[in-house]
Amino acid sequence: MTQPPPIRKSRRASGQVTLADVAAEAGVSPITVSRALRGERAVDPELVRLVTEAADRLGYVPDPAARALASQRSYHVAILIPKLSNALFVDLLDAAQQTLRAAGYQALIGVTHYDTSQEEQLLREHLMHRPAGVLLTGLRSSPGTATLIARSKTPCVHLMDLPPEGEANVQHCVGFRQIDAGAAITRHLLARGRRRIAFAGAQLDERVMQRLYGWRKALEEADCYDPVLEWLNPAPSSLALGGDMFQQMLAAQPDLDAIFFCNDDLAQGALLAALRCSIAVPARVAIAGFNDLTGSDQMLPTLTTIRTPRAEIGRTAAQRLLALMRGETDSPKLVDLGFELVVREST
Amino acid sequence: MTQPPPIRKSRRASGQVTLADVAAEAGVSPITVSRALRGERAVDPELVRLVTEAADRLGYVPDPAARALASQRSYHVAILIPKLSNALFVDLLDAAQQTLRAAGYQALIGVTHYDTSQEEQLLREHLMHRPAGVLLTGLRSSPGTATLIARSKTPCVHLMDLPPEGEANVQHCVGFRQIDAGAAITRHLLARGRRRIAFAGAQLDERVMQRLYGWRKALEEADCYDPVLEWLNPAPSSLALGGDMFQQMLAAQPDLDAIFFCNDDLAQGALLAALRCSIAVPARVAIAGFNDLTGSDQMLPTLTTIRTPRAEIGRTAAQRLLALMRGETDSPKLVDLGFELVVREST
DNA sequence: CGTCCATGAGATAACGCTATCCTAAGTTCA
DNA sequence: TGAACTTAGGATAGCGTTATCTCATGGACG
Repeated sequence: MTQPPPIRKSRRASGQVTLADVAAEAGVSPITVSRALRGERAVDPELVRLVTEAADRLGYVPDPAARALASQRSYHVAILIPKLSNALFVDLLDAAQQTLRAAGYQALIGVTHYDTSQEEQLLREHLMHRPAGVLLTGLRSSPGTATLIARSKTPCVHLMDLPPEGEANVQHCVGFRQIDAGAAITRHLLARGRRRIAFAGAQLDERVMQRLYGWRKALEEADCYDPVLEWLNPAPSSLALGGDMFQQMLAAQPDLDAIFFCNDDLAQGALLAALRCSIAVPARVAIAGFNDLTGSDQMLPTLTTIRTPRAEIGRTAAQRLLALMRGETDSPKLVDLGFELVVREST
Repeated sequence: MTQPPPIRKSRRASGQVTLADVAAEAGVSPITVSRALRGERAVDPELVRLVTEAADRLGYVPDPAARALASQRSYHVAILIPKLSNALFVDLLDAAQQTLRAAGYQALIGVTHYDTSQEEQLLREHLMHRPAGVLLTGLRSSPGTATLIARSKTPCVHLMDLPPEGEANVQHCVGFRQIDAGAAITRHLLARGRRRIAFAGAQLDERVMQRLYGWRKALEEADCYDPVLEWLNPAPSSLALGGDMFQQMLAAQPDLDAIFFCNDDLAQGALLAALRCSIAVPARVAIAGFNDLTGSDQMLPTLTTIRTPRAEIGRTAAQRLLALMRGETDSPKLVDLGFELVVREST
């Protein structure tokens, strides 16, 4: 009447080769295959050989979904960055992604558009996938974000900035002190004899604000601080905006002799505007940028800037996170990768 | 002797709220919850209300791993692009990612570095996660890639280019004809009275080659084609390379009166080099780019280029893929989103 | 020489969800 | 009016792994 059962439980209809298939091929139990392949617990080396050979022969690949379900852990890492249109974050993402991939982890990217509520929403979505870890851009996310991370107990590393020196800190951070970098380039302008040094900031995220504080600090120390030299514009950073700000600033404060733009794209826009209006740089006004983005070494004049180790930050943060996910908690929480002042023709 | 069983199967040790919890809360069976929440099959609207309310109250979120395992399908989409350092692909990725996310899908990115063997390897890795769909940049991937896709039966949409007009085609593509765009900008230069129009290409991926063919075609039609005007450099495209190529080309072919650079970054580099060397653009030589990248409208002179609808391509391709994943196969396989010639000062 | 413990393998039961089959009640139509 | 079909819900059985417990085996040691 009824069909006799098949002799051997063979490949599923899905065409997928399962652990059970490998087990049958190697003549051991499925759980032994699982252990042999993961190198977990002690398995007879001879059996390990048998199993790996059988797995190779059958072309076995573990099913990540089944693995995640059974073990209650995943091989995903969420990376949250503010924007993809800023090369800075793309470099960060690229480096982190590569490092994670090499370790067998898949990066899931989330774009927050500089919006803390979107960041929170994204984080919530990502956390429900139970990622093995999270990389967050910046330190000063919303309290909600911090709570989510803490409650989920997911390992997390923050990118790009470090908390103030003295601060009792619980977060893992890889970056450099934005405030020091802002001060450093301002001091360079002071050393060049400039005294009316303006600050031009756009986007106004936490990193830009830190650079602003650095600029303030350096000018106050030199007794050159003047609040009218502070230009802040919440619009997204761009070449066009840089050009506009440059012209407005010169018109409003004709005596300024240097401008520190919070990002290279603004500074590049300013250099192009200067060319267009035949304003001599650095003779009439010195211009400095930040991040050493593509093209800053090609401008006319070439742009003085701060080179930020973004690829290195992405890589290091990923390595840090991998260590945390392995349960290593001994390493220092803060990694300062520094920055480099790159002096070129524009100052 | 033995402990009595707990009255009600409550939250797991994991702290996770499961379907069973929602079912108990709503007073229905788990499968009904599953169906009500997915809007699958017919469920009494009253019950749906009960269930969604219970789910909200408990803060239920479905477990993607369990879902993937049980249904043998995932909510992942793999997006393979050549490089993150090219703004073109980032725009593509950004748009596609957003569209997919809005539909409840997670984008997994893969970076091929313009290497077909890496592409194949990446695709293999991604396919074993059983993605719901795949977005591939370009049409002419390796035979291995095509086979992998075909065998896995995963829906796939190709981005950026379209196959030649007559070609019997089986792939889904969203883009525009690179060859026509290359011809269009060349014809614009011809219309401006230029006759010695050079082509400068870097990276030399399939899209650049198509633009080259378009350039050739337009020049042959005008009887102006000369192979010595063809400059190809396999190095990655960059501002610096554009400047170098510009100077070499002018030195080697002093009579050339226009250059079509295959990408805006090369053209921008050329414009900056021209400024540096005081070569008048467009008086001495006209310069055209491709893609209308950031900054092309800010250069001095502003750059004539082809505006490519990359965000729209990313969005449309994602929508197309979503339709394919829903099983809709009626829509046309090719979507031509066109391009726009943007004439500015450099020509 | 039995007890204790370490070692390595397997059996069993989840993990949280959905596919599939089944049933009961209502609906249609000859 | 009853056979055939539809509709809405539930029971059951996995999906492919891994966690956990169990069970031999054998060596160390009092």
